[in-house]
Amino acid sequence: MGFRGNSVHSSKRMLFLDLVLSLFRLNGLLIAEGDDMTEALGLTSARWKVIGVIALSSAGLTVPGIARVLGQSRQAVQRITDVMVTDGLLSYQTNPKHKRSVLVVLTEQGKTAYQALRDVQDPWAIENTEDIPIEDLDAGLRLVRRLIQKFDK
Amino acid sequence: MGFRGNSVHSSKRMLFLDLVLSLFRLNGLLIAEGDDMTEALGLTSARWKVIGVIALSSAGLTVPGIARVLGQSRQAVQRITDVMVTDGLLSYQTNPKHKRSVLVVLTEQGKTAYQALRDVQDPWAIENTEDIPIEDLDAGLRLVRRLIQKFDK
DNA sequence: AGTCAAATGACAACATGCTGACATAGCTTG
DNA sequence: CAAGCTATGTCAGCATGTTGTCATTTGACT
Repeated sequence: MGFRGNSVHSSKRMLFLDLVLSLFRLNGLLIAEGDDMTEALGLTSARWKVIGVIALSSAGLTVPGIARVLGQSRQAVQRITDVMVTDGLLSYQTNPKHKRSVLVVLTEQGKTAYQALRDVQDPWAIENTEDIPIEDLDAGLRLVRRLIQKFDK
Repeated sequence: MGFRGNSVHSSKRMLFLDLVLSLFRLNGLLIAEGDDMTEALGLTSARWKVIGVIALSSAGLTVPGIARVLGQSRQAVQRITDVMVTDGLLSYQTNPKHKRSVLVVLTEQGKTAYQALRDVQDPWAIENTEDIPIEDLDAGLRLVRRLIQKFDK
């Protein structure tokens, strides 16, 4: 057996490398989960990430702003939002603070999609954490945040 | 602020969703780290994942076998290994157990690349964990494994 | 032995991410 | 105010991943 299932770590170094590889694997599984879950809504993982960011922002967000929150390139986000505008989920709104950089907002259809997303995401989150103590989740989140800070200069 | 930095979770559900989004972000940062680290070696994240899996396997591995370890599609792995064979890092070897599905092995150049990978990866792992208790890493890995099992049915 | 489902290779289409390059808008600083 | 640095939009090329399809090989079961 290769990387998976190796529970013997001769050092902190090996433990960390095992954690990194496991994180790659979990990342792929989570995206697959998200895609399956939102398939019926006409969404994909890339799209509900964007919808989620916009829905949670009180003020308006520009494309580079969304990219900064997600930690992605502005070009990648721009491509997604352009398609989502075409599909009627988002619309661009004049930005009083910048002549060229418009604000991205949810259309009515986009708000409906967000609600539908919540309707499947919430039960999914509850179901998959019911046997995990909240302290474990909290500790995991703190570790992940610590690593993010380390690599996000 | 948006998803990041939100430390107030009204429920386990919110905590979990925050964790998932943070994992997406960390995943991107780790790939960027790996790419930067191995740039001088002519490797990319996709390539050192493959090299790592092969190097750690005692017996020979087929392309679908590598894909299963990494949790990716066999087609994605096939494309990477084809290029790596062209580049001289890997070679295909007749598989006594299967007429069509060949074994993927490291060439001498591939072994050299793996050693070079270790030479940069090990100090990186040590450096980035020196201020994190081994218990925290272990608990994090156990949580990640638990989630992987949940989604990898 | 014969049949049939699963695994594999090969190819194609597509989604998502990155970087680079260039022009323009906005801001800071002299 | 002018110059210059930074942020943004836009376009292009590329790497990496997914799914779908089809033919062939394996292996299991009757």
